Amino acid sequence: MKSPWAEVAKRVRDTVARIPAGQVATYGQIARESGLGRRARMVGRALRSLPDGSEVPWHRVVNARGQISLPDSSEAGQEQRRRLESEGVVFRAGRIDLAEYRWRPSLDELLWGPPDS
DNA sequence: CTGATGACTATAG
DNA sequence: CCTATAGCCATCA
Repeated sequence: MKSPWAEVAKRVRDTVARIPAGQVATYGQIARESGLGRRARMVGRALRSLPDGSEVPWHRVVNARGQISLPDSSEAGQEQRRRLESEGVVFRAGRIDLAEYRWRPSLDELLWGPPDS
C-alpha cells in the first residue's frame, strides 16, 4: 500500500476487529481509537470499501444515536441488524441502547484480557 | 478546478 | 424530539 488512505483504512479495520461480539461502537469512537481525531466520516468510507466476505465485523459499528446508518431498505442495512440481533443486541424503537452495548476498550481488556490472549 | 455527496457528529436553539 | 449549522475530507461528476 502506498497511499496514506490505505494506511487509514487499515487502521480502521484493525480497530473494528477489536469490537467484541454482542457490543457496538460508534463511527466517531472508532475514529478516535484509530487516531483519526474527529474524522468519523472516514470510518464509514473505510467500511464501505471492505470487500465482500471480509472478516471485519463492520456490523458492530453504528452512529452516535445508536442507529444503523444504512438505509432500512438496503440489503446491507438489514444484514447488519440481523447480525447484531443474532449476537444478542436488542433494538428498541429502531435504536440500540449505547449505555448498555457500547464497547469500552479499557474496561473490556480489564475484564477479558489483551486483544489476542 | 468546482461543487455536490456521503456507512458522521457536536452544538445550539 | 426536531431542525439548522458547521466542521470534516476522500470521491465523483
